[in-house]
Amino acid sequence: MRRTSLGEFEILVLAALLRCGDEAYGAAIREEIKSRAGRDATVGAIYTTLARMQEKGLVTSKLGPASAERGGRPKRFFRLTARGRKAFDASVDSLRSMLDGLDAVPESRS
Amino acid sequence: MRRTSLGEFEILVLAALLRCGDEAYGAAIREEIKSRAGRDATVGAIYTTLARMQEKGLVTSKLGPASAERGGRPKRFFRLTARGRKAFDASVDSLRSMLDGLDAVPESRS
DNA sequence: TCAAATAACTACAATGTAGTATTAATTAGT
DNA sequence: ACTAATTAATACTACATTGTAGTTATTTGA
Repeated sequence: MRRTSLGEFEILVLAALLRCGDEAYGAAIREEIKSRAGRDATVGAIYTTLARMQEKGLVTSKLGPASAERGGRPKRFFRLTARGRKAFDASVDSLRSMLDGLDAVPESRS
Repeated sequence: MRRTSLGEFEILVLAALLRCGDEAYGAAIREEIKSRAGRDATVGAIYTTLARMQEKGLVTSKLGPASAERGGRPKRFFRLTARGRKAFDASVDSLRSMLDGLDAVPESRS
């Protein structure tokens, strides 16, 4: 069966992916999540999520050029597929319409 | 360890709770999620999530008055606790800042 | 060959979901 | 009025998916 909605962390990772553009590899994504969402995810969590989303066809990846600057495995860059972007938009939309207007409510009622 | 962030469905349920106000019981929450987010969750999913959030102290509940209109068990009404509201706000905030501006991007960049 | 950067793998915990069972009330038949 | 049928709703159980940490492996420059 086709899973329809993304988990919260998946949404975060996908958003970070979009934000990072061409520089979307593990560490960059991690930093983006840290600085934007204030959430300190481990790299492991990110790679695992990315791998699963790749299996589902939501993202693709390719290895970057061999040599970076100073040691290290080549980076693997990720991008959303069309399906990934669609799924992302759909999830975000339903979250948005659910959330819409709610932060304007301090402690009314009761 | 204190779990910090809510799952996506938890966020949806909490938002529905806020929207329903005094009428926040199983079926109403379900409908709210359906009509707002367009997502057809089962009641089971909702109760389970609610029960877990209650264990974590994010919501409380109390049974409603015995007689409704036509048969049936008394409704159980749910509300967010202060902690629940805080957790909700925090999760929504980090989602918002992550998502901010992203839907404005149609298919720029390559 | 050592240290650094990064990716891949493994295992486990938490969350998401469906499906079934139970309970409490109302209605209706006798 | 008693009891069975019906209905609205909650509670429970089991399983699938997602979230996370931790460990290991690979690549490369010094």
